[in-house]
Amino acid sequence: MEQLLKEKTAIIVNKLYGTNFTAQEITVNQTAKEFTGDFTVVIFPFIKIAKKKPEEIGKEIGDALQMEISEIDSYNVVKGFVNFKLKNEFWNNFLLKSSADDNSQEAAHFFSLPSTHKKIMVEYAGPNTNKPLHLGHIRNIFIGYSVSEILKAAGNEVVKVNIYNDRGIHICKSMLAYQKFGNNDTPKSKGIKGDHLVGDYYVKFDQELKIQIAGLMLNGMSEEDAKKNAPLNVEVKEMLLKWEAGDTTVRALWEMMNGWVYEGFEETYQLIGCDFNKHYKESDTYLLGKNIVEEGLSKNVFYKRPDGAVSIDLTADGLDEKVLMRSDGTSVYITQDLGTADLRYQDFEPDQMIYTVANEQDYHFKVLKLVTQKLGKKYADGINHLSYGMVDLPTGKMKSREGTVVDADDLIEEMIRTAKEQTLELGKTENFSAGEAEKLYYELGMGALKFFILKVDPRKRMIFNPKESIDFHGFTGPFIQYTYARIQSVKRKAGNSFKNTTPQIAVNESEQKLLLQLYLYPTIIKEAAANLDPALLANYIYFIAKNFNSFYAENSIMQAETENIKNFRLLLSDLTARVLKKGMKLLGIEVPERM
RNA sequence: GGUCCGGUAGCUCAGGGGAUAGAGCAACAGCCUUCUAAGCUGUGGGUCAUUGGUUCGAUUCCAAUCCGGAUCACCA
Repeated sequence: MEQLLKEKTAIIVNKLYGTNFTAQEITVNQTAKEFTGDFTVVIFPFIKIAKKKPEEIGKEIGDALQMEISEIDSYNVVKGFVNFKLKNEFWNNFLLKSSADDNSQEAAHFFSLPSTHKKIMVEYAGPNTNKPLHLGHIRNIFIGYSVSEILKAAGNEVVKVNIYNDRGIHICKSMLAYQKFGNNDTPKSKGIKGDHLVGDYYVKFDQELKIQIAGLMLNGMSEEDAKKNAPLNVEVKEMLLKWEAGDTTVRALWEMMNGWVYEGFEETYQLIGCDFNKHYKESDTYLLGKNIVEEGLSKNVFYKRPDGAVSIDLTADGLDEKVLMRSDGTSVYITQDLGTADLRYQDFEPDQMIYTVANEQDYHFKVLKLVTQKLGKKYADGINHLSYGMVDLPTGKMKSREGTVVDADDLIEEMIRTAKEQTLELGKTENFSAGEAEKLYYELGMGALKFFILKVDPRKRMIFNPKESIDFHGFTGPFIQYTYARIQSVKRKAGNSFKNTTPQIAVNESEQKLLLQLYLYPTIIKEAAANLDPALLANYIYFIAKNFNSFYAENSIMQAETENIKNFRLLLSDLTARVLKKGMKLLGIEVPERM
């Protein structure tokens, strides 16, 4: 309807005033709440050309549009705004159509958009295999998963992939510390998750190293020399060389410890409720980039420095020179990503590759895209960095060495525990079975956490206060879950047998507001997909729930004045519930039938 | 220093050329013999960092300045 208003307005204005507006240049808003109407056409831009008063122009356009669009009931002009009210018939029809079965064509069209025939790959998570997941990964995973689901709902085929940073000096650190201090402990023998066990040794390495460095400095060595000569640093470099040479003992240790980590990660993924079509590992792909280095050299896009390192000059593009292969012939980070991108394109041939990676790597992805473009790669233009802001604590940035990292498993456990406490306090689960209750606490805890993080624009950095950030009231996941459960309760009381046909009835203000909001669902999905922004959807869902609760407080559904109105309200409530459920699902949040 | 991102209520965040700038939390005042009060209604709270510019109209766009962050490795 907004599009229709734009198109018709452009035609009318052009005919009336001899202008040349396109539909895109016409502004159509939702009517502000203090005025009567559903949609508003802004006519300020025409004043100058038409050389008439806004009121006159408004009347001319209003009359003409009313002739053109049969759904328009009435309009009013306030200053430079023409507010259009649509006919009850239009809203009734909308409600009926979208209330059809999920399988029906109309409902399917409403809840998921037509296919774009595009395949989009989304990379997210991307953890290192030397420590457990933390709050930063949580934001990454929530965003990556939700963006994937939104893209699907917007008609795209989506491939979710993960990348494991599973090799390198940092991985060797936890391995070496384990070898030295591990006493053959296993996750089983210690009774902790594998990723946590490995993470403990990563910390242990750093602690022991500090002691060694301090000792050497006490003996008069400079800090720089002490770092270089500390036995642990020397040994860890040796270990990396052994790993690269395929040393069987080192590889076996690596396999074992990474295996523990993967098991631990899987457990966390399940808890979070995310999934992947494929996991890539850097140990499999870090050598692939070398072919690309060759290719770049032969195309004269790269050049060899006197010392043998391969480099590309990006100064003309406002960046710097970038080394792509070390003088000793080994790859750097960017080289691996070049190789991985190539491999992924061979695997899936996606039209777009979206990388969910924090904004501290903006520069890296600029380089990646530029280099692939200069190489003339087919997939180059489809490379898209979904650059999200870092999560800060009230005390500032999270730092693993200072122990200020919020662990993902701990945080989730804490969330569920809090959800349980609050629910018990309200006595909401008195007639729940134990299993049902546990499921509810989980859904509420995760819902609160996910919603808290996803309601913020991904691009912005956000502050997370573990003690205060999580609430179950107001603009939160549980508020929406509660609204959904309320509706389900009413539907149960109505016997779930309300009729899917309803006579034309006049809608009151709160019903009207809700209908208009619901009507916008497909538009919001489209926008969220285009902007890769779950926050748009989260905000939208919140307003739906808020509007419903106002409606619910002002009107009785079961005791409505007539059967027709009761039926209408049940349909309206049901559609609200379905929008809430589908929308929340796209954020990765489940909604309970009772709470 | 170069480049990029941000600065909106006490706090956490929406709004990104249009009407009197919005939510939640916190504070205060009301609403449960009636469909779930994790709810609803209301009150107070703002120099939209600053200064210029573009425009019929700027919190929104542009420039400069100030403040905060990121980045500019033969680290990942």
